[in-house]
Amino acid sequence: METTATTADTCAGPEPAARRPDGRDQYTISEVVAFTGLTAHTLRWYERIGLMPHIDRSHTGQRRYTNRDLDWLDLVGKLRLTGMPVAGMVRYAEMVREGDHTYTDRFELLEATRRDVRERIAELQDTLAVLDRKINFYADAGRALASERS
Amino acid sequence: METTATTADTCAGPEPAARRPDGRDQYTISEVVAFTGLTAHTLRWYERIGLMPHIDRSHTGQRRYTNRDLDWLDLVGKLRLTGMPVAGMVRYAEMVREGDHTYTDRFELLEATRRDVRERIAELQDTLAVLDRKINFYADAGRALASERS
DNA sequence: TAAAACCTTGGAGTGCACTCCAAGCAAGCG
DNA sequence: CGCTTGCTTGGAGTGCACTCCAAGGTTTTA
Repeated sequence: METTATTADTCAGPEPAARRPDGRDQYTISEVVAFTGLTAHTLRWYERIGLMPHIDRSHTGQRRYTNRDLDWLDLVGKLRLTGMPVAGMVRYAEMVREGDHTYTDRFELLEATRRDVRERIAELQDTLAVLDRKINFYADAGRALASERS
Repeated sequence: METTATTADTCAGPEPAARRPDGRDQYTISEVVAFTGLTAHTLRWYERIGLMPHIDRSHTGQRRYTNRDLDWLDLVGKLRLTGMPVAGMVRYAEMVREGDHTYTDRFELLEATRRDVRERIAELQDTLAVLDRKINFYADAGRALASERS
């Protein structure tokens, strides 16, 4: 059976399965699934679309991820929840592969992303204010109904 | 030609097209497009899926939106950018239509949404920190390259 | 050594939120 | 009155980000 994302990680299992030290950092795809919460499908898909660096293989062709790959996936995860489209992350990954001459471009992409994130936080705080007002309204209405009944 | 969303609203046009006072608040679909930034397609689609209250019609069957409808669309817009799925908003809309006995359910839905928003803000602030660190790294690298060249 | 669990591939399928289309009425202007 | 622009409908199409499948090879556990 293909390993699917165990999202409902009820109450901290036995161990968070710690990373191994650099040098002996060879993780199977299902270990990476456990680390990242992504599915194996998604990890393979990320590779197909060029979002991952080259991933090592065992002598029989199975993927062996490193700590560096895990770090990259952490960054991808963060960028993903900023709403950055996958295509943008692929562009960044390509620039990383292309080498040092892309430094300024990468810098600019990251700064643009930072601006977006700041903006999104502001929007959400705005929404939070609206929500608070509405929730207070409902709380008042609830109290009014309660006192009416008493 | 069907009116499409004028997203690139270059530098504040002539007037933000103010709302009319209650009583003479009858907006055509294209006016609502101008107010909300949604497309006419999307407004009609919202109606089909039950996300809107009943919308008045002119004697020939064209939609006539009110200030109240505009307020509702504002709320929908806010909820939309919290990442709330449309289905959740439809559920909320249904509860509003069902009347007063859904007050507590609505209250709970709003509170759950508020929790989500708070969480999302926290995640984004986390991401912002990562971004700041990376941006500083690139800035330092840039400076190093510059001084190397000098 | 045999069963069970895990990993491989390309390509097809899914769910969401729109997005567009064609054909035909409706409205405002000279 | 005719012309242009706007609004109507149901249903089909799009783009994104996965998500799953079948068939078969690999690794681990008993």
